Amino acid sequence: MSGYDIKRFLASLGWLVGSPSYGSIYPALHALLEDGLVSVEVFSALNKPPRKIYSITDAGRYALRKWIRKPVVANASLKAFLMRLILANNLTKPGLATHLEQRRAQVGTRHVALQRMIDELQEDADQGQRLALEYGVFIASAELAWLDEKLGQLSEELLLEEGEEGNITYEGDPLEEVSLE
Amino acid sequence: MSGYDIKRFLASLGWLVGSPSYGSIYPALHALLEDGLVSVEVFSALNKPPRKIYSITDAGRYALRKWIRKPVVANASLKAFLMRLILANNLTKPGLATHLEQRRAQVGTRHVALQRMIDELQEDADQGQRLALEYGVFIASAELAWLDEKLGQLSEELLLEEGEEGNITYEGDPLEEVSLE
DNA sequence: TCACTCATGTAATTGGTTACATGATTAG
DNA sequence: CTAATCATGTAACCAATTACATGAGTGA
Repeated sequence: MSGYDIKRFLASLGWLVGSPSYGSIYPALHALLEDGLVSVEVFSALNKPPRKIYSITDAGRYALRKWIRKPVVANASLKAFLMRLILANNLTKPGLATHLEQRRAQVGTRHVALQRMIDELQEDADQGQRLALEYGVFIASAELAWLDEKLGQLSEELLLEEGEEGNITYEGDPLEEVSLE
Repeated sequence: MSGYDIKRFLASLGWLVGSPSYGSIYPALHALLEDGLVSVEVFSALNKPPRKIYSITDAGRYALRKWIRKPVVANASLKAFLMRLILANNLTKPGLATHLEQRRAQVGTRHVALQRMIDELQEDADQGQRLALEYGVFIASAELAWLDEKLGQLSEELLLEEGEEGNITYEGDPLEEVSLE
C-alpha cells in the first residue's frame, strides 16, 4: 500500500481507535525503508503526484512475526488488538487463534471487573460514571460474542485441515534464526 | 476525586480507550487548580501519603458545560465520546440526548461505510484487513443497539417530566454570561 | 523477604499532531 | 469559482509516556 492508502484504511477504523496523521505515517514508512523492512515501487503518472507503493520484505516479515507473536501486555487497548488483527494474515491459523484467545481472556476479565464495579456503585454515585461503565460492559459483551464466533470458526477450520493433512504439530518458521535489530 | 482515584477509574475503561499515566494526570490537575476550575482538600493520615481530593468549582462547571456542549468533531473517536459520557451528569437530559444522537448518527454512517468496504473487498484481499473491518461493523452494531436503548429510556423519562412540569422549553443556564478563558 | 498497593510528584525524552508547501483534477 | 480529492513530504511544536524519587503497610 501507499502512505495515502494506509491513511484511508486506518481512517475507516478511526472512530474506534483514532487514526494517525500523515506526519507520522510518512516518516514511519521512510524509517521502515531505511531499515530494509519494506521496499518501494514508484508509479508515476503524467501531471499527478507519483504513487509510492510499499511492500514488505523478508526481513520485514520476520520482524513482523516476532512482533505479532509476543503476547500483548495485560492491559492492552482495543487499538493494540486491532493492529494485530489487521496484520493477522501474517500469522499461522493457530497463531491467530492464540491471539484471539488471549484477547478473549482479557476482555472476559475486564467484563467481570466492570460488572462488579457497577454493582458496587452506590445509589447516589455519579450518573456519568455509571453510564460509562454500562457502556463498557455492553461493548465487552459484544466483543466476547464476536471473539467466540470467530474462535468457533477457526477451530472448525483447524479440525478440517488436520483431517486432510494428518497431524501438523506446529508450522516451523524457516526465518526463525535470522538475526535482526 | 484524587489523581489516584481518577487513574483507577480510567484504567477500568482502559482496555477500551487506553488510560493516561500519572505523569499527565497530576500536572493536569495542577493546571486546573491554577486556573481555578477545581479546588483541593487535603486529607492527611498518619504514616500515609496525604490524599488530595479535587472538587469542581463554579468556574470549572461553567467551562465544562461549554466544552461538553460544543458538538464533537465529525470523526470523533470512541475516547472522545466516552469522556463526554463520563461527564454527562453535567448535561441537562436533553443535552445528553443530543450527545447520544450525535454519536448515533456518526456510528450509523461509519457502520454503512464499513459494510460497503467489506462488500467491495475482492476475494483475494488481505484477510487481516477483512477481519478488522468485520470486527468494526460488529462493534458498530453493538454500539448502535446500546445507543438506541439509552435513547429510548431517555425519551421516556423526558416525556414523563414534561407531563409533570408542563412545558420546559430549555433549561436556562444562569452561568451563560460569565466570561472565562 | 519480595512484591504489590497506596499516593504523590518531577524531568527528560519520545512520539505525535498541526501547520505548512506543492499542484493537477474533478464535482458542485 | 470554490472546495474537495488525490498524493507526497518537512519542521515546529506540544502532549504524553517513561523513568525516576519517596515511603509505609500488607499479603505470599
